[in-house]
Amino acid sequence: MKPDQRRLELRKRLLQAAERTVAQDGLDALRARALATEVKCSVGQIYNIFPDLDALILAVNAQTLSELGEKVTSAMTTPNPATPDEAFQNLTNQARAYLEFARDNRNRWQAVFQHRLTESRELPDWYRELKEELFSHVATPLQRLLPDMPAEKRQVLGRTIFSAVHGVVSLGVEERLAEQSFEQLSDQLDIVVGAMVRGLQSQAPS
Amino acid sequence: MKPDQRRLELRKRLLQAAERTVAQDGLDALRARALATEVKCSVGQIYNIFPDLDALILAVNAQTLSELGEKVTSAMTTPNPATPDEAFQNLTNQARAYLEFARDNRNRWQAVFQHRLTESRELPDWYRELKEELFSHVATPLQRLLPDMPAEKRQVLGRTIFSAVHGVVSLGVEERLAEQSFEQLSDQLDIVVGAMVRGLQSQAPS
DNA sequence: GCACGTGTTTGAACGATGTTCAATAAAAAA
DNA sequence: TTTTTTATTGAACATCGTTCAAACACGTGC
Repeated sequence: MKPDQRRLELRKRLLQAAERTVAQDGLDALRARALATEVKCSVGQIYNIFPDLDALILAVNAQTLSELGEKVTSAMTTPNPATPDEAFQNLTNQARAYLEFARDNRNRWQAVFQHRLTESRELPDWYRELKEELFSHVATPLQRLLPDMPAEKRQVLGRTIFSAVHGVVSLGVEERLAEQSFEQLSDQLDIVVGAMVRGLQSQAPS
Repeated sequence: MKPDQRRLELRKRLLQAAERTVAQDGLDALRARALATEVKCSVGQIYNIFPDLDALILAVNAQTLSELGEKVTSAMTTPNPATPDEAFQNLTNQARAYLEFARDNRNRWQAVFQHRLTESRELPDWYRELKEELFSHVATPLQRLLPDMPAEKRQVLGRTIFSAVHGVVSLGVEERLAEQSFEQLSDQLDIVVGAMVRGLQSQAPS
C-alpha cells in the first residue's frame, strides 16, 4: 500500500488515541511512550508524523475547538432571527451551549486553555485563526441585536461578551460541578448576557 | 535556637528565588536544581522545607494572590461610599486594578490559574479560602450598590461579576498586550461592569 | 580529648519524561 | 540478484522531580 496512506492512517489513529487519553485523564496524562504502545507503533514514528508532542496536542485541541464551534453555532435555534428578542435568545443559547460543552468535555476543553507551548515557540497561524473563529460566532446575533453600532465596535463587543461568558464557565468548571451548580452557572450566564445586552442597548450607540 | 531560625531563613530565600524565577521566566521555568543553585543549598534541602515543588508553587501563588487582593481592595478610592455612584466607581476601579496587576505581573498572575497539582492531590483548604477571598472584595461595593438584593443572591452575583472580569483579563492577557490594547481592555472592563450593574439595577430585585 | 548519639545536609542514584539517531529492515530500482 | 533508497525501530541522551544512605556537625558524658 502507499506510504502516504499509511502515514495518514497512523496519524488518525494517533489523534484518536491522544484525544481519548486527554478526554479520559487530562492533558497532563498524555505520554509519548504510552501513546506509541496504545497505537502499536514505535515512539520514533510519532516524530515522523508530528514534529513534537506540542504539534500533536495542537491537533487535538483544534479538533476540540472545531467541535465546540459547531456546537455553539448550531445552538442558534432560529438561524435568521426576525426580532431582536429571537437574536437575544440565540445569544443566550450559545452561551449555554458553551457551558454544556465545557461540562460534557471537561478535560478536552480545559486542555485548550491550559496548554502552553514549550520554550517560546509561537502558535501557528491556522491555530490562532481557529481560536478567533470562536469570537465571530457571537458576532452573528449581535449584528441583529445592535444594528446601529459600527461594525468595528460590535466586533470588540462580541469579544467582550465572549470573554465574560468564558470567565464564568472557566472559573465554574474549575470546581467540580454538581448538577445543581451547573444550573446555577447557567443562570449566571443568563445574567451576564442579559445584563450586557440590556446595558448596551440602553446607552447611546456612539 | 538556630535550627528553626535557619529553616525559616532558608524558606524565605527559597520563596524569593522561586518568585523571581516565575516572575521572570514563567512557572514552567521553575526547576528544583536551578533553585538550589541560586539559593546555594542542596536539592534535598528543598524537600526538608516543602513536601514537593507543588507546595512551593502554592506558597508562591499564595503570595501573588495576597498582593493581588491587596491591590484590588486598595483600589477602592472611597472606602465608605455615600452614593451608589461612588460604589460603582469603586467597582470599576477594582476591575481596572485587577487588569493592571495581571499586566504588570503577567507570569505570576498566570501561574496562579495555570498551575495544576500533579496526579489528583487536593488543594489545601487555606489555599482555597485565599482564592475565595478574591470574590469577597467585589461583594463590598455591591452591598452599597444593590442593598435590596438578598445577601445570598448578591454573593453569587459578585462571583459572576468577578468571573466576567476575570474572563476579559484572562483572554486579554493571553495575547501580548501592547499599550494600546491595554486601554482597549480597560474599556472592555468598563463596559462589562457598567452593563452588569445597570442591567441588574433595572430589573426587579427578586 | 574521645566516643557516642542525634539531628542535618548532601548529592549520587532512581524512575520517568520528551526527543534523537545510528542501526536495522523493508521497499524500490537497477 | 544486487544496489540504492526509504522507512522503522528502540536503545541512548538529557533533563526532570524526588529519595535516601551516607557523610557531616555538634552537643553531651566520661
